[in-house]
Formats: sequence, structure tokens, C-alpha cells
Amino acid sequence: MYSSELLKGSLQTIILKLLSENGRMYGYEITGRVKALSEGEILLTEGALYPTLHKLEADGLVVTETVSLGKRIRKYYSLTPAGTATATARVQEFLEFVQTMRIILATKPSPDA
Amino acid sequence: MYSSELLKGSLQTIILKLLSENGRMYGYEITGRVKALSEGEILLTEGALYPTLHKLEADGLVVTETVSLGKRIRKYYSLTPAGTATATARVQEFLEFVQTMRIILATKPSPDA
DNA sequence: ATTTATATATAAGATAATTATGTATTATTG
DNA sequence: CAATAATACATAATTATCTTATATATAAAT
Repeated sequence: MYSSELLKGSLQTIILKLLSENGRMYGYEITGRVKALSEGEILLTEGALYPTLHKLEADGLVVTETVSLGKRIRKYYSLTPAGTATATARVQEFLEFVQTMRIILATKPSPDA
Repeated sequence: MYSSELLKGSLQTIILKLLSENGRMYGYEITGRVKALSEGEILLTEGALYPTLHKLEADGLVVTETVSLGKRIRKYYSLTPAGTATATARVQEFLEFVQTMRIILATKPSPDA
């Protein structure tokens, strides 16, 4: 698993992207999808996941619908129009950041160093 | 400029990498180098930079030497052997994290979605 | 019958940023 | 020559986002 610090700031982006591709998902499902896609390298903890989902909802980027599973509940999240736009923007921003980071991390020693 | 959250967790990596390529650098110089390499997209604030440098020193990854510039001081940072090893590891870890993120952010809708 | 998986949620604590403030020298520009 | 910008360091208060721990509960598997 990666240093947890790297994930900071990227969790919202991951969630928004997954929702944009899958229509609607519930929290536990997101955890499993991220684990599978990352081949076990990114393990979302509930303490990070649920507060983030609640924040996205409070910010109007997602809406929820609760489904009964016998006696348990499942809470589905899906993007609002604003959420869809934000998803695209956040992914784009992440990729641009990475591109910039690649430049910095690929620098070679200067000739006079 | 990028959402500041993305930088979180990457600042140490940036500093360690720059020091590994440039032998020794001082704080203000690092700020300028990062700004130049990122074409103005990453602007380090002193409130992030100096505490991070102090932490790297406290962790034994860098050592300092203070130089007098007339009446001003300049504090040069350079890597210890542990710092050199950590620099390589952090860059590697970042690139692997990005690779995993690319997989997640490149997912297409599943056929049954 | 016990453990694991499913499913959500919150609280306490840690980490690492931002923003604001502080000090001081040197160079530039009007 | 006076004001501003650039150089150069540093810390404090605040905010955001994570980890770890705790809590509750049902369903499936061993």
C-alpha cells in the first residue's frame, strides 16, 4: 500500500470518476471497486470514505437514494449535473498535476551542479 | 494553480528529488526552481516549505549549512545518505501511485452499467 | 457457533497544507 | 531619495483530510 499521504486530495476525484462511469454506487461497493482496480494497493477506510461521501452530498455534487436489503440499508450515490462537471474537471486537474510532477521528478542534474 | 490538496504528501518528494539532482539548495531557491519547472503552476508557500525542510532535517534526511550573505543568512540543505535513499524511494512510490490512479481514472463504463 | 463479509456511521487524533504575521536586508524603480 | 519589490528566513492559527478506533447490525460461510 502507498503512503497514505499520497491519497490526500485524490479521494474525491476517485469517487467522482467512479460514479461518472457507473451511474450509481454505494459506499461499500466503491471500496471494493477501488481495491480491485488498484490490485489491493489502495484500500479505502470507512473513516475516510463516508465523511467524503457526506461532504460531496453537502456540496451538491451527489444525491442519495436509500434501498432496503431485507433488514439492512444500502445508500446509493449518484452524480448531480454539478457533480458530473466537477468529476471531469477534477480528473483533468489531477492529470495536469501529474504531468507537472513528472517534469519535476524527471529533472537531471544541471551541467554546472 | 492546482487545487492545493493535490500537493499534500508530494512536497517532501519534490524537495528530496531537487536536492538529489542539485547537490545543495536553500529554501528560497527551491521555491523558485519549483515555480520555474512547473511554469508557475506550483507555488510553494513559506508556511509549507520551511516546516517541511525542518522536518526533513529532524528525520535525518537532510543536513544544513548556514552561509552569510553580507548581513543576511542563507541556509543550504543537502541530502544525507538516508535522504538519498528516501528520495529514490519516494519518487518511485509517487510514480507507482500515479500509475494506479491512471487505471482508476481511465476506466470506461462497464457494459452492464 | 464462530468468524468473515456486508453495510453504514462517528469520534479522537495525526499530518500537512493555507493564510497570516513577523523580521530583516538588498535591489529596483519612479 | 523614497517607495516598492525581491530576497531570505521563521512561526502561529486555522483548515482540510486522512488514520485509527469505536459503534451498530445483518447475512453468509466455515
